[in-house]
Amino acid sequence: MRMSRLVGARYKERPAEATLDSHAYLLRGGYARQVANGIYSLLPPALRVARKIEQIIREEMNRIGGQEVLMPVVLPKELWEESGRYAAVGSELVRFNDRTGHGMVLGMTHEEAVVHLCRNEIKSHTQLPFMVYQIQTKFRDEPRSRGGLIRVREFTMKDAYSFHANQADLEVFYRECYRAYQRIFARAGLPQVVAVESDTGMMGGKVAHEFILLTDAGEDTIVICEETGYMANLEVAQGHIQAYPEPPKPLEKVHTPNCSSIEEVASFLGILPRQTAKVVFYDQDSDGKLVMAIIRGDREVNEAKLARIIRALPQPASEERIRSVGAEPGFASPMGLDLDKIHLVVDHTVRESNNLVTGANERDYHYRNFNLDRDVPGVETVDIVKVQQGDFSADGKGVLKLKRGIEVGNIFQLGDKYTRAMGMSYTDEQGKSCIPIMGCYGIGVGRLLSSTMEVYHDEHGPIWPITIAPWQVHLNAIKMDAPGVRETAESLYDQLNQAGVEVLFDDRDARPGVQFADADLLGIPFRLIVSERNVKSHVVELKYRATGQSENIAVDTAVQTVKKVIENARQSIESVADQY
RNA sequence: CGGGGCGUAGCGCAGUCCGGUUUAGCGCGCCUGCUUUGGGAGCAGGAGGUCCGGGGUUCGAAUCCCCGCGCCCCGACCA
Repeated sequence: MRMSRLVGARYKERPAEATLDSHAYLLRGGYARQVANGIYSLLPPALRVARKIEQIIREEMNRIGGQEVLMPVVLPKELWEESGRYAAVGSELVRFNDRTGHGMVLGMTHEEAVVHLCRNEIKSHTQLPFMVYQIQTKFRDEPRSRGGLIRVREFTMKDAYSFHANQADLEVFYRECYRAYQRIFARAGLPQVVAVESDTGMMGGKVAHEFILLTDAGEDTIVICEETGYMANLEVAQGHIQAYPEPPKPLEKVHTPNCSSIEEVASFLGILPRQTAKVVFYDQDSDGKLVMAIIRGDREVNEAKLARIIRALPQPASEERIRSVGAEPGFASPMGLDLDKIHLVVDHTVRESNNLVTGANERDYHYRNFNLDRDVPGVETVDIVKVQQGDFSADGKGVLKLKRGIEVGNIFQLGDKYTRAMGMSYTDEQGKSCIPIMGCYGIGVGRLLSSTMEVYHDEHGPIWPITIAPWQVHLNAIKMDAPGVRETAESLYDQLNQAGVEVLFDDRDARPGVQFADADLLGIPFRLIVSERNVKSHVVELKYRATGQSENIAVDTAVQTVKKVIENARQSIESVADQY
């Protein structure tokens, strides 16, 4: 490719809307242009990176037996009604009518489509297991996109779906896919991507992992224990919360005027927040009951954990709703309430504490010395606590740290949610009709591209790993009209192309500074610089984007040298992947 | 959906409070010419604007008022 012909301007100045470095370079380097909120066009450099990422994904999916298919972006609403998600999913699912008034949706994920595809093709246990995948455009009408390609409404995703006769078989394949993912990220130059335990959300199923690239630019919070190797998304992370047991004391009602928050009560009574029990109301559980969540006063409720227990999205309850069960907002506790009317969810930290201060369900009054097992006997406690930096790991052997990360992939064990709802079945060895179980496995291509930029850049631009770089070599001709420069550069360009090296040739008559700055923005790992002084001494300069180091190599053997350097770089990345 | 910020040339911005010397300006970029050529050159000339849109106030609106729209950030949400 000749740079004089390359579509896409590069800017010297950082675009105002970019807060992330990767977003700024995406625009400055001529990689992508925004069309609307969360909707982008890709220019050649970005598309080339995306294609390389896709190819790595393809190779690794094929290696574990995946078969590539292509399903439609536009799907009839009936499919989503079959699974129940037409009603369950909110406005992220784009719904519209075709010209005949028939309801359609834009596919945001393809469980329905893949079951539709496979239920007519798979009839026998002999055909199981199998996995199909596609690399395709998804549209999710996100309430809030951000950070360039990190979080967008339209994006390219690899989504894979596996079908199995039983859970054990799914688990075997799940491990294989897990390994394939580790290989994919390593081959893309990001071996630091880690798998963490994650929430299954509304996907259903029990086991799920997210593949996370740790970076402050990320929007997920990851809990890590270096001592034990534990890693989990904050949404599901468990910890061991330090308890402070003491002998129970008699219950005592105290006047606490205008103390409706934990901070006010604690400071009024001269105690610590952890010596209180905090009550948080949510409207409502899956049966429509008011939810009363109780946690130690110094702690926050983890609403993702709570959502799984109440099987509904926790929404704050109104004061009227709280009063309707006899509780007093700001002074609430389960004491004296009809527990059949509410869904009581008590965290373990409350059972493990003694003599807590809690509400008296009467304005301006609290109880001292609340002890769960004595005062509200028979309550089962659960884990709804949001872990914090510094908590012990669940096994007590280490300390938890919180870090930010970007979710670049995920894998789920789905179970039979979709196959059962959509009537997919096969005949087993005994001639009995059975429902297959599924796994699903996603990777966001554009997000991976952006994330790579986010972790591999300097103050001049991105630094691409050789395996996904838009081109392998950036060829600069300094002062084209000087004796021998054009001839040498053109000759190298031809030789490199003939040798199968992907080369971007800066054939513009631009000043060196301009050429080098543009080259930095394109982030190609190896640079060849042809100039008058180099030509005179029959050398060409080979410069490394990552380190800035350079060496002069002989023009005559430059192509072989470059091929070797590329191959070495590729090998060193692949060898990391081969450890998985 | 809640909170905050912003919208003036391809990009970065000034002008907006306090309406009229602004014919809407500056830097970068772009075009032409000459010079220059190892880290974003110099000189000269030039092109490029629905000042986000629609109403209104006024002799006069980028500027004031009303109603929209869009973008960014934080939060909620994220199948």
